[in-house]
Amino acid sequence: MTKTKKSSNLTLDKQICFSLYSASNAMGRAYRPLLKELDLTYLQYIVMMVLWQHSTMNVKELGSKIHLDSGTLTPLLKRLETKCLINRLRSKEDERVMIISLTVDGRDLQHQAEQVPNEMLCKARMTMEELVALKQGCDLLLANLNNQ
Amino acid sequence: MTKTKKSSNLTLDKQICFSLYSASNAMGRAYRPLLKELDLTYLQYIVMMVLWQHSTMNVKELGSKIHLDSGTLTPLLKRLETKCLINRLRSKEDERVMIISLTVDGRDLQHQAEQVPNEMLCKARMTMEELVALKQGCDLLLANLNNQ
DNA sequence: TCAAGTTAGGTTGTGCGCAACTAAATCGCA
DNA sequence: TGCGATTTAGTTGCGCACAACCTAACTTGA
Repeated sequence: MTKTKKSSNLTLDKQICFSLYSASNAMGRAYRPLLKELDLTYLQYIVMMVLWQHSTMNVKELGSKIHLDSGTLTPLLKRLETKCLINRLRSKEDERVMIISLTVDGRDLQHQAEQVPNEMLCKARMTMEELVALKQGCDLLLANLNNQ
Repeated sequence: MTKTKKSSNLTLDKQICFSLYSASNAMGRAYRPLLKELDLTYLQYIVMMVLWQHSTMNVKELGSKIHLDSGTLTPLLKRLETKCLINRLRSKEDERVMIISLTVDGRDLQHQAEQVPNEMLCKARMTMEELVALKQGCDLLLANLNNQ
């Protein structure tokens, strides 16, 4: 057995998290020109997607679904309200709860967004197997980091 | 063959990019308490890591290495300078170039950071195979998105 | 040699993410 | 029933990311 010098762990090319971080940034940049057509940011697009599925949600439910808190969501939801894509309304049963629902404009925007996922798939230039493996890796890491 | 209704692509659970985005955010949250000990943000830690490897770099080289531009880096480098971790100095040969180098304090900080990668590995609770696969997927996506 | 073009870094403004905090409504139990 | 604890959203402040823009320094070629 040959003696080998142990090299530092503090090198950029070994950092899994830096790859994740850079890929996430690149993903955001790739979405930007597509979402500019809809006048949405990436996070706004995600929130709209949740509402296209569920129509009505309160801030807490929305936040737990997308792993963000009111500090991020409240200003974002106000911007979506300003664009007339959503309504914000206090619950009658519990005045603490803010109920978010789609406007007609917000619902209509879904049709314009229909092709966005396919356009992103083209940009990614990866096979379905590679993409599924990447998604599973991310979901596992997310679950592990959130449970401690 | 049975006729099946094609469901929308616009559902959150199908979004590979959303998994990537959420995992990247969770990663940042997991680093925060570890890096608080060093009084660094995650991006500041990344920049310091590059400098621990290379000692001296200009803004353009640094930016191409970590895929960020001067709009992000200039304010960040000024904050690192304020903390006395780096020096910023104009090149004599080309006055446009800003040369970044480590101070003694900046160099010393490396010892304090030595355990951070291992602590993150513990938090991730994933096998080396899973982590390597995740890194390769991210690197492939990043390369594909950057080359178009 | 000097004007046009290119390059490096900086500035400004917007929108996240998040911690730390606040206010108000509701809950639970003594 | 009343009051302390909890829950829900909102606010404030900081540090990214990024687009769009700016300035000064350097390069190039007619």
